[in-house]
Amino acid sequence: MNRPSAKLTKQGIRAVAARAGVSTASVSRALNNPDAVSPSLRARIAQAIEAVGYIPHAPARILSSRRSRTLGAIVPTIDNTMFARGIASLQKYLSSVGYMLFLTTSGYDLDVELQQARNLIGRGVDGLVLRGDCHHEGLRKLLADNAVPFINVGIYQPDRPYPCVGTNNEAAAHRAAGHVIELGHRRIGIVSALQRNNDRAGARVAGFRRALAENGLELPPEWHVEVPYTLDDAREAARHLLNLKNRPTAVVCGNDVIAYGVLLEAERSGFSVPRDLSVVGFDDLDWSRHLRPSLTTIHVPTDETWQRAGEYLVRSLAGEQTIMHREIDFSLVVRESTAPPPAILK
Amino acid sequence: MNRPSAKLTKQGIRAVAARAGVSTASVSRALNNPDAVSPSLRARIAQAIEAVGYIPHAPARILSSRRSRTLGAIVPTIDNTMFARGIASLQKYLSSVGYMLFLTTSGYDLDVELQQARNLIGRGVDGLVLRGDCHHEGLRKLLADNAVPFINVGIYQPDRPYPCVGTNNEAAAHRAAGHVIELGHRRIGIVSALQRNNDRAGARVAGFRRALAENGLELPPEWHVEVPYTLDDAREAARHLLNLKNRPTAVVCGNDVIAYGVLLEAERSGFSVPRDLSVVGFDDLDWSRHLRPSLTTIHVPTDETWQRAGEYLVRSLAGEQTIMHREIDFSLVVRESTAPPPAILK
DNA sequence: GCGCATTCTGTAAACGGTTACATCCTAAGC
DNA sequence: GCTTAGGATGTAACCGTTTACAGAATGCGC
Repeated sequence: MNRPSAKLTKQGIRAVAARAGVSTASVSRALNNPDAVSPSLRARIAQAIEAVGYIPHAPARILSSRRSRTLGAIVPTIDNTMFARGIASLQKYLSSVGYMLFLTTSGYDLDVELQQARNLIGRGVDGLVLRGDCHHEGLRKLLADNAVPFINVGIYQPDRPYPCVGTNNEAAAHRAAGHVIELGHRRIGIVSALQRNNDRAGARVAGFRRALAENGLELPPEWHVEVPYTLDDAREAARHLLNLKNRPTAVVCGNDVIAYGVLLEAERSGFSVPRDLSVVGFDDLDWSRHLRPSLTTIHVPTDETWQRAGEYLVRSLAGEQTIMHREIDFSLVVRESTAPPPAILK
Repeated sequence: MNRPSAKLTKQGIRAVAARAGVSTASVSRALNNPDAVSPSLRARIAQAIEAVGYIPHAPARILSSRRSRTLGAIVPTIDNTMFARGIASLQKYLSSVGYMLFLTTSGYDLDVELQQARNLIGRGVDGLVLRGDCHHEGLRKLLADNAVPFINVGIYQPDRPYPCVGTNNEAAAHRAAGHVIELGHRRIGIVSALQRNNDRAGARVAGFRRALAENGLELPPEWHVEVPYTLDDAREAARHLLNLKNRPTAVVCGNDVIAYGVLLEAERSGFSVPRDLSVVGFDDLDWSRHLRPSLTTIHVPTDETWQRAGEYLVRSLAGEQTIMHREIDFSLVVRESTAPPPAILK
């Protein structure tokens, strides 16, 4: 490291300063707070920056200023349209306000999530975007100890003392189940996503169960299946339900991918949707309206949700007061995959 | 946090050193090169780290060591299954070797890509993963000036003096077209992705055209449609082709999403696939085998491709000699969506 | 022409690590 | 027993910025 003081100002802000004949402080000011330097200097500095091809060194900047204008996000997986869209939306918003995003994935593993959080904090992020409120017990302490603001996204829990933004999954699932109940169904099954480490999936199951209970309907254990996030698993679950002697006339699904699997399997098994079976999805992915039959589902404004999450943190960091719990409205989109049950089974 | 007894050692590595009664150098060594310190010291330091809740400050580390163990990646969009999977694979590999990934998106805009590259370089990334070889003319100079190694992923160009890893898109498209030609089709259309700023799409069109030319087949301009990456656009393109008085008997698509749109529209318009129309996709997404009819397509090993890209950079950075141009094999997967043309049109 | 309030700039001390080099210790070689 | 090689540890200079603080320049009223 010890270098004989041969040639100073080799690169960086000092090279720019030397070239423009000013101090490093002025260059820094011209960059971070242009109004603080005279127009003439600003021009000279801008030209020097151009000439030298200067790129500010973010780590040095972060080290010195203790702010990174970077947010971290930890999602279970990027290979899921809902998260991919959400991240894209968040990233777009952040770059529009001069922030960057550091993205990591946890694979639905709470220990990994905690480790990633530590990682991101060490990276100097100004705030953290988390998926849901199902975290490692040490995570909140970690965030508090390091004074890192955060927000839970994709859920709505107004009773918690920390921020969140998202739709009320319980209410949405309740609405989805209510839809088929209103159509006259009494025998309703559910194919949910894995509830383990996924409070979103859990809330949906809860809302579904509440709707059934409120209408005095039973849910035999064999009518509730949990599956991972693949078409194959969803099809297998559908096969299970359709082969039951005592099969449901409607199936509410934990998300659209699962619903798609159920549609495919129903068709393959010779059942006609919605004549023999009604299917409801959840998320309203792009292609859900293109399916045949098109899918009745719950529309969730993903883009808005994630952008709001970014807004919350950016505003908080700017010292503004903002809404801590923001609910994003869902809506039921009725399409072709649901209809009244066959009269004979009513 | 700590007492107002404003002395030294407020936090960071100095606090750990003080607590363990050693120098900061030893703590740093214990962290970066454990073998260099005695086991007893190592244990004392580990305990102190735990007690203080120390998290190494990455920016300071990067600043000081001039290495970040972080790679940057710039993709057009994250909201595309192929990229999402690739990024996930890359990220998984990198974390397995102690690296992190800084991900940004360019939205198919070369200027934005250049800006993102500048951004990432300023961030201190050790290397850069880029999509394809269609970049801003200033990008390579930027990378060279800053001595940042990079690799183009998703294409195969052994004649270039810089590294790449991917499938030969031209050859793959040639194979796809060859398949329907072998089936007896003579009237073949193509629905490609937008070629602008997308050399992958361009190479596929080129391979398709070569196959036609080699077989003495014509490609009327109206049989070649370019569409953005949405189902709606693909359906519209299909509508266009199917409504032609002089319509093709087979359609080769730039990717599976487009093929899916074509299938949907064909069905909606009363054409039966593959009886009236053969359809070939490209990418072999998860659900392509589930479609009805299941989709004949080109299988591309995305996961392997992106992992190899990471391997190349990590190895290069470690000083190892590695293969500069790596070809990833594609394969034609024949399913239900292709068949010989109707006899009458042969 | 002078004092004073305002800008505008420059100086230099952090920020939290790494690492070249110096120093200290221990144990083996003679 | 004395040297010395070599490993373990400490010291302190640096990495490239930001930002108090101080100093210089400018404009203004009198």
